[in-house]
Amino acid sequence: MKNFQHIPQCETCSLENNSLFRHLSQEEFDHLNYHKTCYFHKRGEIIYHEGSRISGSYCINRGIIKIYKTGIDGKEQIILFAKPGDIIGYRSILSNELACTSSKVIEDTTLCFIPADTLISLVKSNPNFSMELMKLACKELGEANAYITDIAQKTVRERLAEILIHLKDNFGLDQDNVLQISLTREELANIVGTATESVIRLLSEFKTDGLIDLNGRKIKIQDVQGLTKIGNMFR
Amino acid sequence: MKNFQHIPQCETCSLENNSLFRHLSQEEFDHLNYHKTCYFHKRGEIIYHEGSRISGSYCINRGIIKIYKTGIDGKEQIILFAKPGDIIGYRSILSNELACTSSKVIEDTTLCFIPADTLISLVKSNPNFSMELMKLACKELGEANAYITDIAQKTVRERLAEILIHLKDNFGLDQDNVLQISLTREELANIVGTATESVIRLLSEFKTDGLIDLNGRKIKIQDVQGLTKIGNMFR
DNA sequence: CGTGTGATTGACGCCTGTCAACGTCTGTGG
DNA sequence: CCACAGACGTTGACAGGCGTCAATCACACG
Repeated sequence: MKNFQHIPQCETCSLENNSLFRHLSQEEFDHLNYHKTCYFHKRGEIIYHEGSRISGSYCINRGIIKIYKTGIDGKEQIILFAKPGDIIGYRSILSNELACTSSKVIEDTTLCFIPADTLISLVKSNPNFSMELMKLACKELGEANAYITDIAQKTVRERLAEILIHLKDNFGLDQDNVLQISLTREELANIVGTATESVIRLLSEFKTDGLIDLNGRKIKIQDVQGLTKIGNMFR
Repeated sequence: MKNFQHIPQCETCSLENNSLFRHLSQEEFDHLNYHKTCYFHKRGEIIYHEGSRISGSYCINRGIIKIYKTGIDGKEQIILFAKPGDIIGYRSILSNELACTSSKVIEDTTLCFIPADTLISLVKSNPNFSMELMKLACKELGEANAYITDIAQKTVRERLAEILIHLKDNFGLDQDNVLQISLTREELANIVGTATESVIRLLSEFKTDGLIDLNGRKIKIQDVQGLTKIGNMFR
């Protein structure tokens, strides 16, 4: 699983990917580089399981990972996606709890494992880093609260439109306005919190209405305004 | 609004209510006592509004406060309840954002306003406190993620049963097994994320099934097992 | 006693989940 | 190179959970 062809250096990676670590001192970078371990994972591989005790957190260098919880009947609920520069698993480390989510690779990924001790010593010794990490947790908390409200009050149709816009904002479009993240219909359903069939029907409605175009998993965003409106995303 | 009859001392309050501040040094307590301001609020009063910039956070000494977001058509979504010992508004202070929720008094409340500077200086100077605060944010984040999954996957019936159990766990029962928190039907609906009428119908179903008993806003929990089962709360 | 807020009940219908069948594509093994 | 299995996508039928609207009741308060 290790990949020795390309071991990213934290200094450059944190700058390129604008990660939390970008303000560390050279000494701290050295420490981090020394203690981290790099891995390569292909789509479908699991990084950690809900309910397991994890011994460190992970910093994504390349690729996309989905973070999800398993609900009734094993149905996944996708909580968020992690992309280069993001740190995952820090929640369980800081609060010293078992992992409350699982994480699985969506797009082939290079990531670095950071042992719990290393992360915690950074938190304790570097107030700025500690503050940044706290901000991150607070930001995620704010987003989670917003999503609770959405999912509790909006229809599936509204949520799907909203998710499409969010995906566009987070992962961007290619030159043909196609979403730069490729998800199965089931994964889309597991973000929105609905059945796969509902996603399929609504997507083809959106297509009929000229809001998007579909070609397999490629979703072309044609009318951002329209989707934003359907998603009730003003205010 | 100020109440000079009873100004709680942080030392004793934090111990009694088991708050985050319980591990401060005497010097820090002095600082906190000096800079805080105490207020008394009656049911229905608003502490802060979503979208406003708040200049500090609040520590609850007595009473109950609901934290909620306003969604479509002004419908409330209750995110959590704060009770004595809890700190609210810290998220906006730490991440330096506008308040992403509003908070309103459910039961007459005494609380202390802690200026942003005071809180932040504690965070920067006391790694233990900082760590505790981070744990708190992480804990709330874990709970929010769990609730996203619930609300996306469970039926209204299941969620209502679950909420009743949660309310029992958080606020306890009196000698007659009646919930120690008094909420309107609408507030219950705004936790569960449903219509008031649905809550009413389901509550009376639960009553018919002998799971609870109703007397106005008093909800008597008669069958914890049964509710837990309906709420799918094992695993 | 009028007014307002909250609680309750009934009618109605649509959104959405479930089930089932079938089509499509990809990779694998014979 | 073909057959097959398995994963994924699509479509239709159907029912029921739950939201919405409206009317009425209960109760507190000025």
